[in-house]
Amino acid sequence: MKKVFALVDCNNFYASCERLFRPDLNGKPVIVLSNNDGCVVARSNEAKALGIPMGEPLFKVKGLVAKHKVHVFSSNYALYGDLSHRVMDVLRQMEPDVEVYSIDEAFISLPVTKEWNRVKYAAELRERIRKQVGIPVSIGIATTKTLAKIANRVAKKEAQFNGIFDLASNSQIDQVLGKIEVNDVWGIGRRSTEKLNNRAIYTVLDLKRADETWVRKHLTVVGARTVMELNGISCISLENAPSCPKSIITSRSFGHPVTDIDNLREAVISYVSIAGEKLRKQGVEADTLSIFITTGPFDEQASYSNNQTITLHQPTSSTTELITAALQSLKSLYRPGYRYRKAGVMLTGITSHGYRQRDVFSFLQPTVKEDKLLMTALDRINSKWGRNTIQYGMTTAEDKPWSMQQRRKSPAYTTNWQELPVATAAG
DNA sequence: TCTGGGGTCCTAGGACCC
DNA sequence: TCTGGGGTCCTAGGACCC
Repeated sequence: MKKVFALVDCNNFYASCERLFRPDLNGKPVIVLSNNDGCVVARSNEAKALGIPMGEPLFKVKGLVAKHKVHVFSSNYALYGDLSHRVMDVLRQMEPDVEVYSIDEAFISLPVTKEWNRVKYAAELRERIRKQVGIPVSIGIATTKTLAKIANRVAKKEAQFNGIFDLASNSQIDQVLGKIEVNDVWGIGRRSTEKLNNRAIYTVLDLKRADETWVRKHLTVVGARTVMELNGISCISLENAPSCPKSIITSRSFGHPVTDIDNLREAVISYVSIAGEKLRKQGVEADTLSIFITTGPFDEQASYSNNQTITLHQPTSSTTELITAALQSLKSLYRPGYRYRKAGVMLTGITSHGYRQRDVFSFLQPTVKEDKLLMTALDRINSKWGRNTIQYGMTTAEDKPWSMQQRRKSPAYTTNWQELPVATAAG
């Protein structure tokens, strides 16, 4: 049977998550901040209406926040991740083919039936998610993923459609596309918009009708594919099988600048530990590790950034091995006299466990086996009692300069027994 | 005082080989 | 006096996404 795509996208996801446990905030402006309480990464509709831009540094909207009593939250990824899983589970209960595209979006494929049935079905999906999880979603339906993205945008913006918009059998499709700016197309960013505008291509409809050779030349095959998708030719298929990641990155800006190598070392150890945990969680190993340290882009002081890539002897998922390599690297990267603001680690050369042929002697080394047991125990304890219950070589000092600033964090309502919401009887 | 983090894909250009 | 061409692999950087 022929299928169409539907894109299910949670509305203002992080803000909606925060509100779920604070019904008193319904109808009020809410924003959620990036790590270190730096930038605005999510806004409720009321906050959008106040003109708070996406990605704006908090200090630039302090005035608006104070004036309109905007409720501000630090990001709480444990909460958002858990609610995301719940949304995806509801989708999987109803549909076999679900591609989780990001924390707040999923593509699904629906059989082609009469349009009325599709919209009715989508409405039921939406209602189930609202009832079972409590998060509002919008659903866009179309014959390609790129068009489904556009349909979703219409569903979200135009209240009369009740969160669902179907472009799949819409005879007015060109009229819809003619009203949307080309920079709103999935895959068309700032640079491409500039090029397109210079060629008098302003709307999605203009792009749909653009000359293919020109697009191929100036926007590469990626752009050419987008144009085909706008013309209803599906080039991007549904990826519903989880695949091996190509890279795993853990990096953080520091809460305060760091100048000494001891604090840098602790930060790197902590990031490598997280990266190692991610490897083991997905059952994969990495054979290459890169680390970087850098001063900030907004700092007046002298800037310095450097990175180093190390090829490991064996693919590994052992935090012990990764830390050994990373610390060696850090020693050669570090230069005294700078105010460091960020560090990170990247793991590449990732293969699923046991895929790569191992060094014949590795099995004879007692450390490999012992390390495996150690990692298993470590992960089990940290998953039960919270991520930093057992850590590598860390001082127990309070307020380390590199640790994240999160002054307005909501409780981990759904993932931590200590922070469960309490229901009290009225009166 | 205060500016996030984690990914993917594509291309150009250099190194290297025959 | 003469100084090719083609293929592959790797990496850095650009662009984009959420």
